[in-house]
Amino acid sequence: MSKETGRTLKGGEPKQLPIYPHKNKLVQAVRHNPFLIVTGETGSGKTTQLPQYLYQAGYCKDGKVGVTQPRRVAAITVAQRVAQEMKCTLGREVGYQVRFDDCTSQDTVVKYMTDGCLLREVLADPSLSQYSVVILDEVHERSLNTDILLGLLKNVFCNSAGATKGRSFPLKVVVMSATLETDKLSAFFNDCPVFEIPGRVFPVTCTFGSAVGPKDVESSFYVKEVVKVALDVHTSEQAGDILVFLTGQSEIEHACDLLFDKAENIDYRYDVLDRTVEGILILPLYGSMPTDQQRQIFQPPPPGIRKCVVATNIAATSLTINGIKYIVDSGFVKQLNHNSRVGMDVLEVVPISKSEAQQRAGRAGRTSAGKCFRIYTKEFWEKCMPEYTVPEIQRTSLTAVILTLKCLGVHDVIRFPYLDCPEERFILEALKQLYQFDAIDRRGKVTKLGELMVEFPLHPGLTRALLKAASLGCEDLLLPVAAMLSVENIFFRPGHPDKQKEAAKKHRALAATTGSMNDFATLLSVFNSCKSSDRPSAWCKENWIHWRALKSAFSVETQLREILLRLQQRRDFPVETFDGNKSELFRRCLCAGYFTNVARRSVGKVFCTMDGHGSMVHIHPSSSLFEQEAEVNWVIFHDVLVTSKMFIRTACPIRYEWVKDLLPKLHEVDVYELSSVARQEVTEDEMVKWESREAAKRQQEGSAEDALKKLEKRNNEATVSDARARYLQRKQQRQQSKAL
DNA sequence: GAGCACTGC
Repeated sequence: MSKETGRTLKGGEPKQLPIYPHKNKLVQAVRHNPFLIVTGETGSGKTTQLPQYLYQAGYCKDGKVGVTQPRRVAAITVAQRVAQEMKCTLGREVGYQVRFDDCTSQDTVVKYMTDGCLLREVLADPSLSQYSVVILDEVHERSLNTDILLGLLKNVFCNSAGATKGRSFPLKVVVMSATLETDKLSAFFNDCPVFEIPGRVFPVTCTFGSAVGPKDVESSFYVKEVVKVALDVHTSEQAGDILVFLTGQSEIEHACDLLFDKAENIDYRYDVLDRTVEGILILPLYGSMPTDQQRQIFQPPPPGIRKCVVATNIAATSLTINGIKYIVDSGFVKQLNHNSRVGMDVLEVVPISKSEAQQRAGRAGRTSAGKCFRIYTKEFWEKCMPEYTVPEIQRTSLTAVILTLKCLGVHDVIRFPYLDCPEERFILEALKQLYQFDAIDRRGKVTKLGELMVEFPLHPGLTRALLKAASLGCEDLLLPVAAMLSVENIFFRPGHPDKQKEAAKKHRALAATTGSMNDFATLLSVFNSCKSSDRPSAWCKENWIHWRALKSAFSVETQLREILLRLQQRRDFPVETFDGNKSELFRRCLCAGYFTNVARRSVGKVFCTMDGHGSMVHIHPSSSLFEQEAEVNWVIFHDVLVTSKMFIRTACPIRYEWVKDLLPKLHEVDVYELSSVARQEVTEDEMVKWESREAAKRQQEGSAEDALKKLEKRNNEATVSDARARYLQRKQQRQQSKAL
């Protein structure tokens, strides 16, 4: 790379990028429209060039040009690249901001950031008065934060009384996306113009398989199939690396084992078509893999060796591997879906969408023409795969997002301009939870507590527990726990069965040191033990803990502590006192945030949730409660995982008395009231009527415990969750196919 | 007696 000119950059000189001929027209389009949509595939140069064009056109005189990305690495690397092109020091005129890393200064006029960072900025300054242009990039990915920003930015213009005040000059909004659903985006922004830039990608030819049809959803079946196809590609195609898409760690390790076994028997003198290929290098790739192992993926293979990477969806957007010429697509992905019927999140394997399949195929055409082998049939494509992936906002718990909107003064959260509306019951469920946490009142207004809660980048329940602890002066118990629960899983699970046993043994020993069969206490103990250790990374290795995850828990804890310290300066920060032992204090704080996640022993080893859904759940075997559960009748838990059963993980025993007064709150809100609250149409009259109706209901139901018993009885008779039903259906299919 | 995709503040 030539330092004098800064021109010979990876990916081509700026003047040779497809966007360059459109420079003047683009700047004009921004000048004449409050909203503009710019589409173009990867490689058009829109992310790096447009902000520079706007800078040259004088858009940085009154304010900044802000560009959002859904991911941290993207924000950082693009900023580095643009700083280089503009020949300035990163952090001066061109900078970036992501969580834990603010590389901007007074001079920064072109700012790259994650969409979450911009959302936090909106919270502090709703009119975005520092910006002259806001560019939302990668909008087609439809991240939760991007979708919220879309609605907020639309509001800036449509509510003249709203956020436009406080601005001395108009804000420009540019939305950048791959060529998908651009009509919908344009319609959303009052039929604004769409600017199309041709991309610069190579053609990828796709073929369908003959084996995996609509009924072949069993993992071991499609794993075998991708292995077969990958070996076929290896022996019969020209040189070039292979990328295989599967859904998770265990599948990937299984596939790699199979590939390795079969590849050993290939005779490269006769069996391989392209004689320059003399071997295959098989590499797994998934998010929880140690970073140094991940790094191997990016190294070019030795001469004559073909690289075959077997990866999760992480290789679809987050990581780009050079030299990939062939894709083998299983057609499945593991996705976290929120099920509002049972009020919990479900991790399940589902078919990918057609647009996601095209995205996967595109990974073969980055440097030359490529081929994509889909193992599923055309019928599977047509019958099982939706056109587009359901956007995150429609399949995720909205509790935190709704609180954010409320704090931004968006009271009517149902009629907020969503590009795709979440189901009303998702919104109502979020409102109900916020009401239960005392974050909003019966009129839907944010409470003082809610204003404190929105400051924390955490799930509201966890924030509630943390604030309770802070008011009791024992935040040191909850800060580490909140941090540990908001980073990726810290317990390392190795691939080999022997090692798995060893790891499980160590993890059980860690739990035993607390002597309390409380999984939250185990997290606290791991955090503190590691932090006070002389060699923390060695300590992690020894105890089969993910050092990377724990390190990020350390930074999260620091950040949470800073936020808390700032809020405790406020005069109205709540203060309470408590007499009792430490273990009870700890668990009482947890109850304040997790009383929506209470379960009671029902029959034998089965527990029944007390959240109004009454789902039947099991203690996960990784929990310290698993073996001693006979002594325990009431528990609170952090989350539910639906696999072979509905499992609750990270749990601890509690006393009924601690939640007795909170539980009725779970049942006192009805949907009628909630939808009125959502629209803020509740009149005093309606409120009085509602109150008396509720009072009558309470009288009828008798004590809280009676009501719960009734609820439990009803649930024992009926409810089976959607996810459970799907699982049973799948199991049945599997048994049928085995019988045949 | 089971087994957890990927982001982000």
